[in-house]
Amino acid sequence: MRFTKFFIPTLREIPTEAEAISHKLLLKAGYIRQLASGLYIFLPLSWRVLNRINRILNEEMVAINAQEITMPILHPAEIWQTTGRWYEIKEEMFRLKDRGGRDMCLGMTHEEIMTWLASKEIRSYRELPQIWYQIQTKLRDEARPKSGILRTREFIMKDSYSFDMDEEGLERSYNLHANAYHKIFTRCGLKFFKVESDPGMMGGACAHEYMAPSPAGEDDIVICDKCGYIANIEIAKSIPSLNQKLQWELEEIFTPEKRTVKEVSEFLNIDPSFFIKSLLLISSEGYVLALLRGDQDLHEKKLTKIIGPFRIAQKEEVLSHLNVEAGFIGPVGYKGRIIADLSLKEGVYITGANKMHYHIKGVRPEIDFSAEWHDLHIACDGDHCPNCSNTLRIEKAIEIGNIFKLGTKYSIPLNALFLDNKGVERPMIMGSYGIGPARVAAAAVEQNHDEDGIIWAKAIAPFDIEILPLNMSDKNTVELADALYANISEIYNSLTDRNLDVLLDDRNVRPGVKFKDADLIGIPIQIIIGERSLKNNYIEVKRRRTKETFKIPIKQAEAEIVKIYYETD
RNA sequence: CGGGGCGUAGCGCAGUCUGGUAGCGCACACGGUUCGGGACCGUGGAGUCGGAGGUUCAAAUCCUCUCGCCCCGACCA
Repeated sequence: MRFTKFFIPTLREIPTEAEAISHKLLLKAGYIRQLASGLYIFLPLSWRVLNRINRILNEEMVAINAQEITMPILHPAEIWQTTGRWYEIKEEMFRLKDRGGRDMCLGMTHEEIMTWLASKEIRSYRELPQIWYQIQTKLRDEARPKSGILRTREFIMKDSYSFDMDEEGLERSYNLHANAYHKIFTRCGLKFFKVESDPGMMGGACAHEYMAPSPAGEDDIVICDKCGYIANIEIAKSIPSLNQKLQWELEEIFTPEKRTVKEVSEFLNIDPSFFIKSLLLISSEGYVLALLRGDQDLHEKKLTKIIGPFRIAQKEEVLSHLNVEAGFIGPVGYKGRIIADLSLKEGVYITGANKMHYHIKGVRPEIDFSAEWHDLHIACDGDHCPNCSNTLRIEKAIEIGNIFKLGTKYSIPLNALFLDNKGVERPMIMGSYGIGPARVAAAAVEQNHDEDGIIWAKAIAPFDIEILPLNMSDKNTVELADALYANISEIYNSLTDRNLDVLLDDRNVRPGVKFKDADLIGIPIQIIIGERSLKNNYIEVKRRRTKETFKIPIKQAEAEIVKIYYETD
């Protein structure tokens, strides 16, 4: 491809709205443009990247016997009503009516539609298992689109769905996907973790996410470097570091106007970890007192799983229910349901005395009060691993893929049934598996860039090699550039089953502009043809990532270039 | 949805407080000199100052409403 025939609108200055590195670089290097909040145009360069990613997706899906199909984006409401998601999902679903007044929606995902198809077409266990996938646009009216193409309202997703006759089959399909995903992300040159995740509204028992560590990520993952425990903070377990056991006697202490853990802790000069934080909550079944160690925070999702939806009581509600202000409440003497974090089970603590301006010191859990014990806290840096008790660390990450065991969540309501080998009608056991190619691309940029621009992995770069003829008015330069361009483009790239894609920067611009743009765009190999080196019968080959340059005699140019290309990481 | 910020030429910004003929840099077009890390000189084109209403002799500037975009949080199948 010749640069002058290809639309690459690089910018000298970055629009202010860009914050994330991938957003800035993709804008600056001429890969994307924003149409509106959460809506992006993929320009020729980024479309090439996405196509390369999609090609990898296709190859690895086919390798596990998945079959590509394509589904409508516009869906009738009825199917979503059947599974209930029409009602469960709120503003995040784009809804509309057709001219006949029928309710429709734009697909946020395709469990319903895929299951509908299976229910219509599959009758017998002999037709199972099936894995169907598509690379298809999804639409979600995100509350807050952000970070360029990391979180958008319209995005392409590779989504696959497995249909099996039993749990064993699901296990197989799930593992096939896990293996395929491992290969896909590795081929795309990403650093990533497979983490345990919250199945959430997808239902089902088991789910994992593929997480690419990056400061731009929206998720926090908890990592144990020793035993390999990795989980999304949404579900991560952790053991907080233990306090030394103090020999306090039970006593009331005067703490005038000291309400928060921080205030009391500073007032008494005692570390917050020796406090019990008491939160009065209101669930559908009434008041609940939740207890956490003073240095920890409540994990609302964990608690929701135990007591259902709840909210934190307002100041006035605390006062009327307990006759004491929120800052002085505690479990001792509390009559009602108490749920406490496991880390409080041992030790001696200070907590509210249920009496204005007093706290109580020397409280021993299980002796001075009883509670239901659960994991309620948010794991934090420095906590210990639930498996091996090594120290945990927390890292930000981009969710680039996920795999879910769905079970019968969709097959039962949508009647996706089959007859087994005994003639018994049973629901199909399903799984669903997603990858966001644009997120893969963005994560790749987040993880691979320097101060000059993007550094693409070879497998997903928009081009393999860029030729930079520095002086387009020099006949020798142009002739050599044209010859190399023609010949290298014909060379077969056995790694990815295609010819090498070469970009020839044939613009009549100053060398500095070509160098800057080449580094910005991030093609793995640059071939620099300058008059200076031409006089001495060599050209230069430069690796984008390391900036190493090689002087190559013109006579052996093609062979050497290809060799360097293959030897580049 | 709560909090914060910003909308002035394609991009980056000044001008707004204190109302008085809309500016700068880059980019773009033309001419010339340049040509190994975003050149220089000259000339030129380009703006409903996000939109609507109001105050005023006069509004980018003051007031009211509204739309859009970004960031933090909530949410995220």
